[in-house]
Amino acid sequence: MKPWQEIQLQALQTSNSEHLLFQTIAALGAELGFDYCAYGLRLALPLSNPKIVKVSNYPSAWQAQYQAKNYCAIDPTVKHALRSSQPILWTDDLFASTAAFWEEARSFGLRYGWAQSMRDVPGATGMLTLARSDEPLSETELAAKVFKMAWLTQNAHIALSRRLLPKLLPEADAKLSNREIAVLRWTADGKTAGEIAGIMKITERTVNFHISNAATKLNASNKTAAAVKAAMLGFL
Amino acid sequence: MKPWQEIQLQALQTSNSEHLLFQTIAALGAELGFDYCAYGLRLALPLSNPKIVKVSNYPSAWQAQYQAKNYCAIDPTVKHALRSSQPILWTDDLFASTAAFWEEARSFGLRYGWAQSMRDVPGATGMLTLARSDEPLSETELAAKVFKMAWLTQNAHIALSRRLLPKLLPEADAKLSNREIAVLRWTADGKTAGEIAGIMKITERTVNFHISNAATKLNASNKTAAAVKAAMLGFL
DNA sequence: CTAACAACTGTCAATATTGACAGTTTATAT
DNA sequence: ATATAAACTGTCAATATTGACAGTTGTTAG
Repeated sequence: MKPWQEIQLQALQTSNSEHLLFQTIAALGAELGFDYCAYGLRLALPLSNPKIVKVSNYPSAWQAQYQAKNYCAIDPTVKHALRSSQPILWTDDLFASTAAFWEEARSFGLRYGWAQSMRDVPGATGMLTLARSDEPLSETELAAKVFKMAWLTQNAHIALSRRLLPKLLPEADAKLSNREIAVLRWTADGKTAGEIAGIMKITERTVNFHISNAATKLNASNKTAAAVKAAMLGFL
Repeated sequence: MKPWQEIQLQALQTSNSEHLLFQTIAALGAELGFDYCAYGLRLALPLSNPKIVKVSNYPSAWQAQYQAKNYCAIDPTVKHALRSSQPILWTDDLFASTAAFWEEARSFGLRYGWAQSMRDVPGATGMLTLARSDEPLSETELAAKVFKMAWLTQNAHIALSRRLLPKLLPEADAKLSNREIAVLRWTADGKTAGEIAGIMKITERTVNFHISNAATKLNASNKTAAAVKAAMLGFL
């Protein structure tokens, strides 16, 4: 199985075009016997309206439909992916409460599928789906392929999220100073500016100064939003 | 390779003793040619003093030493694991700035090793380490084993973190009401109580009421801490 | 039917925050 | 040497928060 050893490190690590990257991942998926491959990335921020990007080689009519009807909101695989990193199989059971959606997907040839999610920076969840029209996914086949599928999920996510994240959320590469980080850490744990002043042996004014600078860098409108963003992006 | 197919779903999914679970994982590690296996879980909360648990079959003298000298704080594999889910090999390069630590580890037989981390609930990072004394880890060996190692990392983390998390952070299974969640979401995005009142068409008083109830459930001393905790634990 | 709970509202005082004003000091890199 | 950035401090007024008082209303499960 040459491609698995070769394609691996080459394209995934170096390429910086999402499209090329996705091609590589889809090719590895195809190698595993899946015609279709999809990757979705959901950034938890902003919490009241999380951002989502999708890349797939699904039939474009289905992609459009999925987008138009906002199927993301009801797709049970997405729901599962957001709670658990455990892989999930497309079964009638899974789609029990969303029969119409399931029917429609099948009508586009998306019949047998598998998905797994993964997170890196807290708040970024990626889901890899592998699917095909023809043949059911047997237990035996799965047992033989789980390892490569796990590996592919990991690497697809690591590679794709790295490119997609800064585009979706520019604050993700803000540069916070040490003091800003320290002050935000205490803030996130619920300390008031006055308490932090005591802990860090500086004035309350300085604490507020750092908080305010950090909030500006993070494009946050106050303390709370700054603390949440910093925490979710892994700065603390 | 019978064990890989058999042990898999059985013990990992059902067992609820951490120790038994870890035995299983270590056995799978051994099967892959590694005498030593270690799993560490770090909960980001509280941010100013993150909680860490370790389980391993390392020589107990080394475990004690590692704990006593708080090597967690300087261990380069830990540092790497917290930033990236990419696997990492123990190389001289990696330990360049922590030579004494590296020497000491080697003196306990921990010579050749590999580690990978993974996150699930935002803010929980698990790291699986596989190591041995005897034989260097060649590129060829790695290439052949990456898939199973990726799978093992995932499953070790999913299984172990599920048991360890509620113990470390009881708030992780707090039950927030729908309104509490909605209000916290807006709060986390930086809205003031007054603004949220406008958005949700309730009084400012009610907004503060929900926030305060949520803060109590989350054992948070104010709005900010409540928003951060709720966000990090995936409630929003 | 009724207990329990989520959701909702009111007021008031003490504390905390934010934003806008205007600086000094110290370390680091060119 | 000197620019740059981080770290630090001061004051004041407008807003926001928290905490403690004391309730009503609607839904749901036993």
